[in-house]
Amino acid sequence: MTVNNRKKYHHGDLRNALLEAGLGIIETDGVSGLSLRALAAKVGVSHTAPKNHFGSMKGLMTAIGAEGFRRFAAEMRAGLSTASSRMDKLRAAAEGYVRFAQAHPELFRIMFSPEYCDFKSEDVQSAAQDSYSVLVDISKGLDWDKADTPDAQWRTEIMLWSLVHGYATLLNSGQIDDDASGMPVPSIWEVFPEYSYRGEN
Amino acid sequence: MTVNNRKKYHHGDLRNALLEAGLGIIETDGVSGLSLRALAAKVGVSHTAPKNHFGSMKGLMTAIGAEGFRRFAAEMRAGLSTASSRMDKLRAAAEGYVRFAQAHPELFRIMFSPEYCDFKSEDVQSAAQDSYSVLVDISKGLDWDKADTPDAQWRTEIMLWSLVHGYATLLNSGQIDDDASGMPVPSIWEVFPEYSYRGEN
DNA sequence: AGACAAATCTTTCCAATGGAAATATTTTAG
DNA sequence: CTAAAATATTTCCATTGGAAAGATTTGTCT
Repeated sequence: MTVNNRKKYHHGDLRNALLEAGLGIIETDGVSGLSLRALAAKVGVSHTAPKNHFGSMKGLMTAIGAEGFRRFAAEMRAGLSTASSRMDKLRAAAEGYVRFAQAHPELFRIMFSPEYCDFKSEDVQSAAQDSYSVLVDISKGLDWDKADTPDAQWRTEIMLWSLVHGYATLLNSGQIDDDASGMPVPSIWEVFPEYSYRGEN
Repeated sequence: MTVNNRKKYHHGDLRNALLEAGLGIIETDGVSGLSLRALAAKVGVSHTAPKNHFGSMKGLMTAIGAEGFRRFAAEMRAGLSTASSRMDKLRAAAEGYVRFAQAHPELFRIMFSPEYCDFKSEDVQSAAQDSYSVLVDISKGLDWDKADTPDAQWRTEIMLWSLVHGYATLLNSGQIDDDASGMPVPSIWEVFPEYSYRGEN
């Protein structure tokens, strides 16, 4: 069945087109620029069309957030393959995390704001879980607390995540800036405590 | 001049009354429940009254955010006086940070969201600076990287802040939860790397 | 005291928004 | 080929932030 891309009466792929257009609006105008009507206008449909596809504004935001998490995971994994040592992988993932947050601050904000992105959504949950699994892999074997128990592993994951996420969030909200004496903002890597992997230092 | 608290024609203290009512609405109904009209109704004035006092919705949010930072600083300082050792002070401040975030999640969100709270405001800036100074004091002398330079100090501040802020943010956004095997969420203290103060371990 | 200016607050109006409800159009199924 | 399901539109509504102009109170200056 050939796809007729000329003035389809039912468009054929409205949902994806809306998603794409929504992501575009967010990049250019931010979250505040995204309305059902602006989105519909950009795609050339009525303002209730997106509502049909996503149920509500929150539904749209949730779908966008899920797509955000997929791209987020990809960004973190980007440098992972070329990294040789585990420390390099840790560095690559952490830098990917921050890089994505800085490159797409509005999308990142949606992803981590429950009032926008509904975390109970299957779509979001699986995509977010996949993102998180990157951190889990990376933190496995980190000897932060010299222990090798599930308990210690769990705490290490959360510490790692908190550290990177807090850094990215504070950067994006404009809270971190050069200090009074002109000291430059340290990179995420400089902010890390001294880590090493068990048996690899 | 005695204060006539009965049906003032010009109310006398509308700005503070609006602030108080606004904080109340945020506690009970969250940010989404706060509108100029709902706020005005609660105080018994027209919906343009708050606009006169705060310029705009964002102006109102900014004023609320500033008040939030003042209460935030107080919360962090609360346990500081009774703490004897510096480690206890560190613990008290960090726990105060997280406790405030969890007790007032919506207010906390406003404080750290530039789209709500305008950080260029003098009011916000001084209050936020005062909050930050708690962390600065606490992190002074922490031997994380064994150095005693302004540079290392600056990095330590940001690490400490990122860690605590990320943890609080992830908690509030519902991202951190008991893990698959039922492992409980570690406290902020358990998430901390092994810290000590120079010459005090 | 009186008058003019400044502030405070209200009334009225408007455009934009998310959403509900009903209808029209196209596709699919039997 | 027809009924049912899906997709999309039109129309309507309540709510919201804000602009503009007017009313009321307070302050100041002579």
